Parts: sequence; structure tokens; C-alpha cells
Amino acid sequence: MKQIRPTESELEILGILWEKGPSTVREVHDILSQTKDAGYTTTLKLMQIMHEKELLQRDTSSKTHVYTAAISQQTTQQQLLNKMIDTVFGGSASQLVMQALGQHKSSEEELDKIRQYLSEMEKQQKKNR
Amino acid sequence: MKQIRPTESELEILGILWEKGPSTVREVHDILSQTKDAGYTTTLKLMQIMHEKELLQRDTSSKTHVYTAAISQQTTQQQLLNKMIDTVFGGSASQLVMQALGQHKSSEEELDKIRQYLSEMEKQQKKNR
DNA sequence: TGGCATTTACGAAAACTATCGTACATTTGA
DNA sequence: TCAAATGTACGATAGTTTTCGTAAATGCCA
Repeated sequence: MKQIRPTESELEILGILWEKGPSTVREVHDILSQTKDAGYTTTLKLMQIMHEKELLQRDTSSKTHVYTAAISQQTTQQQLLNKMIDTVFGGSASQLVMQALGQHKSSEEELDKIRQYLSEMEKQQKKNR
Repeated sequence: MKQIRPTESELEILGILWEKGPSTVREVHDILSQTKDAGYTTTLKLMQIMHEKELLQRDTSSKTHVYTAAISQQTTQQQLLNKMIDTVFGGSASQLVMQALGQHKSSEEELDKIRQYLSEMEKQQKKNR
């Protein structure tokens, strides 16, 4: 599989596009500048480069270009997770899971989802015996 | 809290030191070069810079210096996780957890640990009502 | 002891990332 | 219509990261 290596800034932009869907530079920049301090042309340039790298697609049919994430959130998540598990968690996924549950205090609802998910996995496993 | 931002290469080195404990440049480099293609002096330089940044400590009492990670694995894990949850998982820790459990196929033993962990959290929660 | 192997120190280049100024094009509305 | 506002293109620069060559120091052992 092709390994993608978005930078920190690129991930911020991807995150916005994943959440908001297709957006203009202006829209992305407005959100970005709430937490970050950079000029408009900086965001523009970043997104243009991301387009060259094929991290973003764009529609240039109207004057104001519209950008879309060209790599899926799921795939990106998985690749970053795998790398993180390997380098920072010594290869143990469960170690990562427990660390994640520990601090970032999840809501009761979230914990329920995880329990459901676990018992679902359990069922599958029995079936495959 | 002081935010640390190890680079990708730095994380690889930290990972080795966390696992192996105090090590020489040679030891780190030998492991690193199994998966990566870089010269010995590159690894040396990296570790020297990491020492300047206070990511590593070193013992220079013998000719061959011995390096140790100066930041804890736990703290680093937590900071990287939090950032990742925010930017890549839209703020949802459970989303990350499920994605992690999904692919990186955990052993039955690992899943058990997680279940135990969850029911432990449950108990705590009831207590606090 | 003297020379080889290993290691550190250091500088510099290469590669990549982030930032912005400026020029030019397009749209809009007074 | 035409000036202001908005957008894109593009080059330049500064900063950071990664890479490595070379020189000097140190240790080992034949």
C-alpha cells in the first residue's frame, strides 16, 4: 500500500475537509485561523501543494476553487495508528487503547459503544472456531 | 505542561531506547538500520541533537557514550494520542479505540485486558454517583 | 609502541516545510 | 464603468530536519 505522510499542517487541513466536506480556501482558512495564526496566502499555498501531492482534489470550474480530501479519513487513521502503535507503543494495540481510554475521559455513551464492539468481536471469534 | 514535539526520526530513536533501555549510538543504529537506510554518523548526529534538545540524557564517563530517553514513554504517548484524537479522529477517543481494535488484530489475551479495564472503569463510575 | 578500528565532534549541504509579499485575474456593487 | 474586494499563482525566504564527509580523539592489540 502507498504510504502517505501528511505533515502536521496538512493533517489540520485534511481534518477540516473531512468534517466539512468540499470547501474553499477561505472556508478552510477561517476555521484554521481560529486556532492558528497564519495568513490567507499561507493556507492557500499549503492547499495548492497538497493538491500537487494529490492529497487534495479540486474543482476549478468557478473562480473560487473548491477542494476535497483525496485520501480517506479511515485509511489515514489506520496508517497513522499503525505507525504510532509500532514506534510509540511497542507494538501493543491494547496498550494504546487503554491509554486512550484512560485520559481523554470518554462519555458513558462512548464506553457503551466500545463494549458493544468488543462483544461483537467475541461473537465473531466463537463463530470462527 | 511543556509540549514536546519529537520528529518522526526522533520518535524512532526514542522507541528503541524505551524498549532497550540505555544504549550506545552503535546499538541504536544497528536496530534502526534494519528498517531504515542511513549512515552511522546520521544516527549519531540525530542523537546528539536530541541531547541538546534534552530529549535524551547521556553518560560520557567512558569513551563510548550511553544514551537514555529523557522523556517518559507514557507522557509522550498521551500527548501524541491527544493530538491525534483531535486532528484525525474528530475529537472522538472511542472512534480511535475501535479503529485500533479493528485492524491491528489483538490477541484474545489483549482483548481480555481491555474488558477488565472497562469493567474496572464502570465500577469506579458507579462509586462516584 | 604504533597502527587499525571505533567513536565523537563539527560543519555544511540537501531536502522539506511553513510563511508571506506581490502581481495578476476576476467579480461585484456603488 | 471602474474601483474595491476577493481570489489564484508564484517566487523567495526562513526555519527545520535529515544526511553525510572529514577530522580529531580514544581504545585495543599484535
